[in-house]
Amino acid sequence: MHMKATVPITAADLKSACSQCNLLELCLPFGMTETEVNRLDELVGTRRKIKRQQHLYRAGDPFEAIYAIRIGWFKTDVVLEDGREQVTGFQMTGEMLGLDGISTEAHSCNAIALEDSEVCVIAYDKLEELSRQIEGLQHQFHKVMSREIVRDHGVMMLLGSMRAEERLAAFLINLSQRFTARGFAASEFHLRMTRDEIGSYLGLKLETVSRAFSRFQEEGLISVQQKHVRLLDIPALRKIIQHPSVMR
Amino acid sequence: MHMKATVPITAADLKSACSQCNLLELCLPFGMTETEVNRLDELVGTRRKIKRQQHLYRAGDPFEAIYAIRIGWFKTDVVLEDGREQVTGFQMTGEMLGLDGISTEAHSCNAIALEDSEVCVIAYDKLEELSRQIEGLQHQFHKVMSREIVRDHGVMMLLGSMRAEERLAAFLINLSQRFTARGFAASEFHLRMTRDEIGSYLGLKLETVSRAFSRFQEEGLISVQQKHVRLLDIPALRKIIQHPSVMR
DNA sequence: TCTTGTGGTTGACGTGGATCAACGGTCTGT
DNA sequence: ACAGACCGTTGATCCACGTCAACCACAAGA
Repeated sequence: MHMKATVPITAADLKSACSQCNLLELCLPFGMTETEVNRLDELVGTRRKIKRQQHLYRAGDPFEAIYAIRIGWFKTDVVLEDGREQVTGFQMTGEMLGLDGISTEAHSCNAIALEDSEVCVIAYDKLEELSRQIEGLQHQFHKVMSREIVRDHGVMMLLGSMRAEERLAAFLINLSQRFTARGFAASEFHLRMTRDEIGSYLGLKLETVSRAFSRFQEEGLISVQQKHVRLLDIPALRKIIQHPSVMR
Repeated sequence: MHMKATVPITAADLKSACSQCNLLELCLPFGMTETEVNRLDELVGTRRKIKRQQHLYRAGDPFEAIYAIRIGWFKTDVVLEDGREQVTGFQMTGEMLGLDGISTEAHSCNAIALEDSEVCVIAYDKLEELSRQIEGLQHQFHKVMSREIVRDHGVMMLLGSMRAEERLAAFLINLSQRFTARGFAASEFHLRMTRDEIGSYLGLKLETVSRAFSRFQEEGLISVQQKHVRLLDIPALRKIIQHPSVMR
């Protein structure tokens, strides 16, 4: 009954999508009653599988739906006319994609799968309709958008005011927290993105990212082997963030 | 009948706040019918005057309302424990403040008036209630939040991938567009913020901002005199943004 | 098994913007 | 109208990170 990438799954597969999903606490249904969650199921009409390196949507695509990641990892990026790319975020299970599209009715960035992934497709007009009826859904949706704004401000702080090693430390701590929230190991994980993509996100070149990784390893803060990372001294990493090693 | 800073105006002053306001097209009521806008007036319970350098809210303050700027300018910033400040935005007439507070029910940044200003206070619970009843309000509110997310991504691009002069050019072009949208002169305006604040926003030191201004002036792209700026060659400024002067 | 390509590491060197410092101009409040 | 603090400009120097380049590790496919 399962099928190829990006092809919708049949209705049968979807019965009670949200109500059966173990992501409840991270995703849209958070804070809603059981009966409300059951109504939410009408919302999630289809799922989509996206293969590694494929686009979920592209900048300029008409906006119709937002997406909740069920399985996998994505990056979002914006590209300047001259080809410069800026990764604006890495999204994992339970996180939302596509909110950028609401403002102009077209997506303003690209969303690309970092590994084979699966998303819930949430038709936007239906979401608005349903959130006029379900207070909890409305509120949770607003929270999700607001959280994205707060996250973005954190990235600005990172890009505008932090040094290379502080940025990388902040990045690793952030990943660790998000894994923890999902019940995964806090201090050992596989990166799904390349050094180049990390660099783009952090406003650094890949060589600088690589050197920062090596430095952290020399100092015993982490161990790295390609994409496999183990955080050995999380308190020390936290200290790096709030503690300008040099100057102000 | 007028009073001191931050003291609410009496109900009498407010009659038909939104419906009388000439900011309609930029603010929340955009796209709503006349009768709907009249209902919006219940929403804007009070206005608040904020004197230059005063806080509209601080990081950590409980979140109760969002604010629409009627008159004036604000900056928002986040501050690290060690004192480093990152300006996350400059907001002008018709723009919304406080959206960051929804996610955690507390504000996550500071909002500070750059000049004597006045805002409409929009109680957030009422806004949610009313936007469950008025489709156009709901949609416009979502657009405003989404627009903020898109803007933030633009700032990330700026901070992560652009050089000092590109950043400043982008900043000036952006201001120019926002003035234009409000019916002000596109190419001549007063900056409400200091070089230091511009630098914080752009991830640069004030000296670098000052030098970039001087360079633009030498090249005949602008004329600057303290806070007074005139854009003499907007196409050239645009070119700087998309045109890495050196390398990729 | 070998081959090819992509991704990661490390070193040597260059540079854009930060830092430090001095000074001049201009608002702000009294 | 004045004093003082704040703000902006400019020059000299420094350094964190970018650039260029060589090489290595690993994964995927033949």
